[in-house]
Amino acid sequence: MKKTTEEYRSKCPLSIALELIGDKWSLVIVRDLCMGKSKYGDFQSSPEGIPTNILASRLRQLEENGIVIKEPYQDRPTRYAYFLTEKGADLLPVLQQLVIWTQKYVPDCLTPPEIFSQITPQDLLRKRER
Amino acid sequence: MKKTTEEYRSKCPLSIALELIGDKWSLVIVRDLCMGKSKYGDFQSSPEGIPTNILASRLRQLEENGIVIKEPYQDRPTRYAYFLTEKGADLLPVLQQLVIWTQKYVPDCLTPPEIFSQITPQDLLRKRER
DNA sequence: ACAGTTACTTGTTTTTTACAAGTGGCTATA
DNA sequence: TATAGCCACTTGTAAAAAACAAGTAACTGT
Repeated sequence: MKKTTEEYRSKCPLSIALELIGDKWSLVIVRDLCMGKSKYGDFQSSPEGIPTNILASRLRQLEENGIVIKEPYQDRPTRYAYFLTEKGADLLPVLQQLVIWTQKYVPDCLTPPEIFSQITPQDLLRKRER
Repeated sequence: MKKTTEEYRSKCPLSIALELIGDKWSLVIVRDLCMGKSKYGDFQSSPEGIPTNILASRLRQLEENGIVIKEPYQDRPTRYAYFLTEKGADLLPVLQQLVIWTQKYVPDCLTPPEIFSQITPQDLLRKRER
């Protein structure tokens, strides 16, 4: 993936963020990871119905960008579980603000579990360690 | 544009937010509006170089979604200036969190003017009234 | 041996984005 | 009064990305 600021459209931090995670699916996957999902099938079964090839390609990109890491959870065949890195967990405040905004302006959308608005990026990483 | 939650992929507030503003350009335009830009040419001259047809179509969408309003600033020919609504101004915290994230993880990106991190959505609307 | 599960990949169509060029309504200059 | 220029777009087309459908590999369990 992108490495130096030279390769971005501009050096504006907002614009760079959008090039990294500003598509329709990346943050949906990050949301699922925040909620403790970790396997391919978990992401696929989310209500939004992400196409399987898009899911595979986003997981690859997120890994390349250091937002997730994958770790084998079984052999024969080797299968990987995905987790947020610190960089990925630090996207939580972005998600939380997006949720606050939608709740304020889109009537009839769901309220996420209370824990979601209370948790911090550090909590996500600590949960991982146990 | 979309009106009821029926039409979204899911009722998850995060997913809905991404359907409304989760593309590569909408938040770049919102950023410019936060910085006081208001005319078509202002947006076009931003360093990211948004294609002109995309700009026109995004302004239309943002208006349909109640994030911006346009007001004529001259006659013969009638020309419109664009401004954030309350709904649009309330995206500021999202932008601010995205900026914090990028600053932390992408070396060498720019630091926005100090005012950007200190301002509130209310400030943006008050500025508009004067 | 055969059905089922999981995590993908491959091929094709549809949609979105990008790039280049053109248009309409005016103003200012020669 | 031609003509050049500016501004805010629109139109046409090519390239890229997303969506959809199907298939594959490596197992497990019956």
